[in-house]
Amino acid sequence: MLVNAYLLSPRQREIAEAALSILSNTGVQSLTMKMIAARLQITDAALYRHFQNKEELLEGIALLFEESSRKTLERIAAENLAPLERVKTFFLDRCRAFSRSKGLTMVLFSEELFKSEKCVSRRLSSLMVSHEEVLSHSLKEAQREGTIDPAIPPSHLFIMIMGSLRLLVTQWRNSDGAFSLVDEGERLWNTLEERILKGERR
Amino acid sequence: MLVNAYLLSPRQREIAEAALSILSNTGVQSLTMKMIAARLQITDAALYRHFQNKEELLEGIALLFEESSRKTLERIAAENLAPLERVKTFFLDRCRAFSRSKGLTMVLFSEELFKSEKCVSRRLSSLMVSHEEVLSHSLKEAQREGTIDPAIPPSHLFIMIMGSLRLLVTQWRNSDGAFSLVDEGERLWNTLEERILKGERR
DNA sequence: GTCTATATTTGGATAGAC
DNA sequence: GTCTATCCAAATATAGAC
Repeated sequence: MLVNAYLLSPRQREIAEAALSILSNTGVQSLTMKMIAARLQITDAALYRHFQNKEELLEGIALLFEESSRKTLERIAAENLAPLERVKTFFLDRCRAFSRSKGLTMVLFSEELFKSEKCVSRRLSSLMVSHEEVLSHSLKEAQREGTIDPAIPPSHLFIMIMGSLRLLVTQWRNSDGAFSLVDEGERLWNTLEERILKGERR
Repeated sequence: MLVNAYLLSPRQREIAEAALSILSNTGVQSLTMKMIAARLQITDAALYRHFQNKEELLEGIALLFEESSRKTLERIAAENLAPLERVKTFFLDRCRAFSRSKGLTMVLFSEELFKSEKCVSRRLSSLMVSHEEVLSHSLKEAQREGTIDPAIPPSHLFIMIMGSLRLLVTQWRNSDGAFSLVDEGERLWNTLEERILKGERR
């Protein structure tokens, strides 16, 4: 069992990234050991020198995802922003990360898909829970400050914000990248923040 | 190629429902012809009397989903409600339908999963588009009426409402039904409507 | 670390009897 | 409409040479 992304050897990382690129280009159904190997122009047997089995390789993908969101969270923690700014930064950073790697968005919606691989799904859902904890903390702070109406249940705030982000990403993916996720993400955030969270009217 | 749910023979419907129950209980990875047959206590070979191949059977599942949402939309059209009430009815009705059949929620998030089966995915995404059209129509009407702030882009309204619904459903599914989807759905709608859509403050 | 070769399993699908 | 038997293809995984 792998522990965290830093424990991926350089070659393991290359393999996980190859797998991620397959995930984004041709979808889960073609995420086979043979396809992953082919992308790196080696044989499937060679992969077993780097990962004990397929499940561990998938765990490698999950680690890349984890790493990407952890970097965002660390950046936020380092910047000493106002509570609502922290949420905004997370929101927009996730748009940028997904925009860079469509494969990452696939992971986001693959909790179910990786259901058979217990290690992977446990890792992903605990990551989602930790996102919720971090964001909820900032949201509650913003409510105490009065930046957000304190009467809105924090769990609803989280659902509205992250639910919107996820559906936007879904639309972006389904449209085959027909619009800029980053630009639309900014517009959506502005709607959420200016019109909704602060409850302002024109 | 099947056309609509009414064209499912009684036996076809039984099979599609068996498949749906597998989808909700053990996930996509076990959605095999042999498993579906086993659930009905027949052999996999027998399934081919009812569906030409697996893809057509999956289409049968998509038809059940389509039927369920079409019923909701018809009910709404028949009831002659105010625009925002139509959206609310759709929102809550979907909660009820998903609550009744966890398998249906699996389909909702399986666009990607059924990607390989072109017939199924085309059917599902066109259904999503038609939902968006119907809801957007009502939302715009509500904005003209002034029930919803007309300055909010309709596409953002759709994303916020349906994104919230989808994430709530995801949380419900991930929690293994730890809360009542219908009750939480009502609370979430109230937040969306009273505090957000109408932009009211205490 | 990668290869070739191969074992093993599993899933989709067909043929033909009943 | 279901069964048994069987086929075929594909995927995971291992053994052992280089």
